[in-house]
Amino acid sequence: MTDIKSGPNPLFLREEDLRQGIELLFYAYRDFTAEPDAILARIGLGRAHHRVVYFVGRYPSITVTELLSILQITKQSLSRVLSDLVEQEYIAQRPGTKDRRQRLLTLTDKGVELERSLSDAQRARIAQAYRAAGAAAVEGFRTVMLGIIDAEDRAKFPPPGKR
Amino acid sequence: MTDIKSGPNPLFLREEDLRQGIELLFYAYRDFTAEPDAILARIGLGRAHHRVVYFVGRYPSITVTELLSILQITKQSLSRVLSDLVEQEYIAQRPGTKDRRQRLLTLTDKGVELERSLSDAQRARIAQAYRAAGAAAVEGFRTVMLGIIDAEDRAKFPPPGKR
DNA sequence: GAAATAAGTCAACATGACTGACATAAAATC
DNA sequence: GATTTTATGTCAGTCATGTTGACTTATTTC
Repeated sequence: MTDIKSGPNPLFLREEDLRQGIELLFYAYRDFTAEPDAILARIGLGRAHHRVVYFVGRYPSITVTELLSILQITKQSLSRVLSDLVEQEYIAQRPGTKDRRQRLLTLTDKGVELERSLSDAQRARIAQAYRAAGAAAVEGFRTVMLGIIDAEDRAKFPPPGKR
Repeated sequence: MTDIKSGPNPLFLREEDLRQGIELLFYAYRDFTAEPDAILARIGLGRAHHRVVYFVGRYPSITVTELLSILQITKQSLSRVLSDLVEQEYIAQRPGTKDRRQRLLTLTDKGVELERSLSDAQRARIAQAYRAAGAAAVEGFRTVMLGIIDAEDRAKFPPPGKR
């Protein structure tokens, strides 16, 4: 609250600026999920299935415990969607070699195809937004989003130089 | 695929950059909603109530139809949460003066207080992220988020000069 | 050998979304 | 003035996704 500059100065944050931030997140997330949701509905699956397929694709051989810590839902909630996906052969399970209690999860070919079709709409949306905004804006976006995310998970997003 | 530069160049969008964008949205929204959800749970309300209280606070005297078009849910879904909020006197309804079919929605004092307590956590999170990121990053964030949001709703976010 | 961990299961429940059908009052149009 | 459209509300049923609590099994760690 000491140095007030002209233009949008985040050191002088008005009520209105913060409201706008809240709304940007609401509308962006709403529109970001609408397309995959529509595809999922056609094949009798839901957003929860998408999330599981997404993160299993992202981290092949992920364990159930790791997946739970990402999704932050209960084991019982995950169980339902995961067993759907295993039954319908989108996801394969195999025991861990070091720890045989673990069930390592991977996408089947069918799962890879599903993940792709679901995330394609999202990738296209991001790509278009990034292209329209330019490199500098993308870096700003990344920085602010990281600030919104709890510190524990920021390490999942290595800085540009390290990518 | 033609010009490869160093650093994050959104004209050369790698699979990995797009994935990161998807994940930034997932984690940010997850953490952004966690705190108000916890508060709501204590008073027996849910996220849907928060959204209604938020947008009635944002647009005093909003009509039901307008609210539906923002939330993009069905009338029946809104009806339940809205009647909870009216019964518990967080929201007041009064007929429109020009069109007496309309029920104009406003927050009661109790509703204003609820809205504030719910959104305070979110405002604090945004404020902290904005401060840490700096003015330029905030503008980049705004630009990318607008690109993600469907064009129809972008007019809700006037450019900095007009704010 | 005992304790902790990874995973799964059963049961019951809450929330928030949906569809479809129908009702009422008021406004707009023919 | 009669008809149609619009704004809102409601009843009934369903589904997806989350929750808690209690318990089991297999395996690893101490």
